Amino acid sequence: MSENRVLHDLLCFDLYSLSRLVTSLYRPVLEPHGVTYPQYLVLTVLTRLGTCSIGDIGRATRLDHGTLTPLLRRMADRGLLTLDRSAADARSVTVSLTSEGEALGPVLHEARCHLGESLGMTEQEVRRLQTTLHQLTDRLDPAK
Amino acid sequence: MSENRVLHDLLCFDLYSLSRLVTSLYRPVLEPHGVTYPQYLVLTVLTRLGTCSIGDIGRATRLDHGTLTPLLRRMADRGLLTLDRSAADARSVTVSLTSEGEALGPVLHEARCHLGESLGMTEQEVRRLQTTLHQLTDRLDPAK
DNA sequence: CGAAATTATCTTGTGTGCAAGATATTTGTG
DNA sequence: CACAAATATCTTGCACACAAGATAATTTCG
Repeated sequence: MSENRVLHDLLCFDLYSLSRLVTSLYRPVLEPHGVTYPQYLVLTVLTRLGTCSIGDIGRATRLDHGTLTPLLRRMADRGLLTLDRSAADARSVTVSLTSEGEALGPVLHEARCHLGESLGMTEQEVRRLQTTLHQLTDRLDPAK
Repeated sequence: MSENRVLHDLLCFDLYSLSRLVTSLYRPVLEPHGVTYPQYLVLTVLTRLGTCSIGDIGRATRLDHGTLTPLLRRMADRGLLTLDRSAADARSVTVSLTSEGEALGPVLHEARCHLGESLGMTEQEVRRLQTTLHQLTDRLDPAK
């Protein structure tokens, strides 16, 4: 029986379904290090931006404060990063990678390669898909 | 500052981000009727398949039993569907739309059109994107 | 037929996501 | 300089997602 095709004419479901599938492919690489997929995104942001605020991470990941607050606290408890009130602006919280967090760099790279190999697409095909997704994101995002 | 582009070279993030964005566009249409996006998918499956089992809905939506059990219970409490042990196989639970659930048909249609109009893509462009997403889904899905 | 394997669902526990309201700090204005 | 508006984060509440283990019914096979 192929009731697993019932919804595949809905673009929204294709995105929703593939996104969850891709997340699940990251899990076996990240879980041994006690890191989840959204936490992987946060680590990547911190690696690229360096020390920054919670707000910066929210803009980069498009995640809500209500999502990030407990997520960052768990990562801090695990020793991957530190959370400190900014001296310059006491409203803002400064997020910094610890050496333990920085040590995960190779894991981030491995996770990314692991997926890249599974895709079975050429660089060019990937880029074309990304262009399409970016166009849609820009067009649909009300906050832009 | 455009730290909102920090992660946009990651295909996984493009999918993750756009999927959440699309879900958020369904919300204003569905919420007035007390329905969430995953519940919208379940209603669509039931409309198309008719009465079926929880397992059938899981295969169609690719959602886990641990997700579906409480989700379906909430929908049953709300009067949108009924859950009954199958007479033929007492392990199986039969899910059926109530008349109240069926009455949401136009809402499902409206939600879908609402997104379609926002896309700003031709039918052909949408179909090409879906073809790409289906290929990726089939290639990456270990359970296929 | 009866025990083992399979199937379908349920339960528990952890971690997101997001809306809405609360708190604290800083900035802009007169 | 007081004070309203804006900014940054926190808290609460609800609804997913999924892994892992438990339960119950059905099939399969010797």
